[in-house]
Amino acid sequence: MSKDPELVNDEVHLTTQVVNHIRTLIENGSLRAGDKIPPEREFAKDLKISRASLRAGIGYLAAMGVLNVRHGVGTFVADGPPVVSKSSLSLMGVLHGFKPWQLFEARLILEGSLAALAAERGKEEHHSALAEEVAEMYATVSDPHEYLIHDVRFHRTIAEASGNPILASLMETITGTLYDERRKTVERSRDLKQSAEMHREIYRAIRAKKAVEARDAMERHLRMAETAQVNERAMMSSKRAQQKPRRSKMAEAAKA
Amino acid sequence: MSKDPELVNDEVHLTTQVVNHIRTLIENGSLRAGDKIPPEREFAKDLKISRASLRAGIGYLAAMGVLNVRHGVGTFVADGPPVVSKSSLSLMGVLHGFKPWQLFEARLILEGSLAALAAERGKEEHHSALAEEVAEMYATVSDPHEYLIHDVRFHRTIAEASGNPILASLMETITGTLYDERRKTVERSRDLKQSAEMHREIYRAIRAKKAVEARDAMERHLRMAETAQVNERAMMSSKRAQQKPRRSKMAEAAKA
DNA sequence: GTTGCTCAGTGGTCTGACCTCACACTTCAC
DNA sequence: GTGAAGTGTGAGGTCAGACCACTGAGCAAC
Repeated sequence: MSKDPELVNDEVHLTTQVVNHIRTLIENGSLRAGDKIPPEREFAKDLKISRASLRAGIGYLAAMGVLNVRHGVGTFVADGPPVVSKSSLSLMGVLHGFKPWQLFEARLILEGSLAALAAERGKEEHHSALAEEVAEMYATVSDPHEYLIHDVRFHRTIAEASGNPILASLMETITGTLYDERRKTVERSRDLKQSAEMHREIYRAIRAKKAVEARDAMERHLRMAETAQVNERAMMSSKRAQQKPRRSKMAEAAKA
Repeated sequence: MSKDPELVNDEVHLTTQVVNHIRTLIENGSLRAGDKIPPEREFAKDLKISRASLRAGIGYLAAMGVLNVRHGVGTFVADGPPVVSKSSLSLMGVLHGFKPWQLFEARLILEGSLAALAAERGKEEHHSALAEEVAEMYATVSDPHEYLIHDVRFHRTIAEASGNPILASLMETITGTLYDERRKTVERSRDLKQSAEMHREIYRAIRAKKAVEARDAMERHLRMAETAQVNERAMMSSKRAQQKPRRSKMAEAAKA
């Protein structure tokens, strides 16, 4: 009990101060989603700090997904669906040895609950949006790439309909990790017809406000999706040879 | 077809290169949890980039919670329980207007599932660890601060027993957001006896490998905890006057 | 043995220059 | 007129080197 310097975590780093400053600007409404923040040079001058320190703070917020930096254009407050740092999970994954099945299990639990909540709270607008996406899925069963887009939108709409943006954002984090890989293997997808069928079941359960059924349907769908993706991955890895060489400024970095 | 650089999202930013480089070092085992990375000056020289750029990459990874930077000491690969960027959620919160009840709902769903999984998969070691914490809780019902420590450890042990570190990390993210506030209001806690009682029920259900009961007990517990915390918060806000003045380098920043 | 100082190592900040990119505007050929 | 090529401007990205601030350990005085 001799030391307890954690209680008063005063803003020691300038980085932290920048973060909190911008956070405050967002809290009091000075900055809203989509807004552009001042140019770095100017902003740094206003804040009476160096551009380097400001950039550290911006970098932090960008890593968190709160800011969106576009080279040559400007830095913007993130809009769109809330995502808790997209690549965060994959980084954590390599560090703690996450297994793919754990990813799927997490998704199963989250989306299952999301579907149940959506069934309880979904409004008309959500129902029609879901119906729209289901229709699009049926219409694109022969175009895997296009299908995937509507697939993602369907799930995202359910997340929105759940009325809990926090859970939605967690789901976005999980699925985002799976998405990159999926985009590469989607070419080999089959049974999209069956997939569309299952989405329709989910939709019907949600529209009927039957939470339990919605959860069950979602879980059935995801279990099948898992199997499918594992198969796709297996097919992929059986023929991979060329690795496009990339000339990176630090290509020959030592192996420590 | 003059340009097609989109397919291979080459590492355009040096920051990204640094991140991927370190990521690779972790993947191939050159760096493990707890390890210290080379000093910035040296590392930057090895990578043939400026220290500023290296720092940008390190900053990103630190924001992600993958690296742990300690002024005057060094930069280390994070160990301890996996956490997806602690402050991320609170940042997202102010941006998208997260409500407290949504936080509790997310926690309810996550921890409920976690408890169910723990009941299915928990090993002897977890059972004994849980028993230990429950005993400590009973022993510290009159010391809120100490009690809170064991409370947190109890939930963390369940998360570990669930066998799914991804879900555990999501839970850690959620509870971490609630924790800061809790630490301030915990003084006013009461009914710790009852709380300990509920933890014991959860423990018994997990030990008996009864998933459904474990989930129910956990949900009951969290619902009560929510009510309690809301009350504590109400008592808190009724008397707050002094706001420790903080001399910040950018204290007088304009309100834009 | 304890206390206090110094010092080396390491991250934190600053400065100001230059590079690269995206976009809008201008110019010119057709 | 209209489209394409060139150019200017403003924004973020990188660099170099200096100096500041913190930590921990070793040394010295007590």
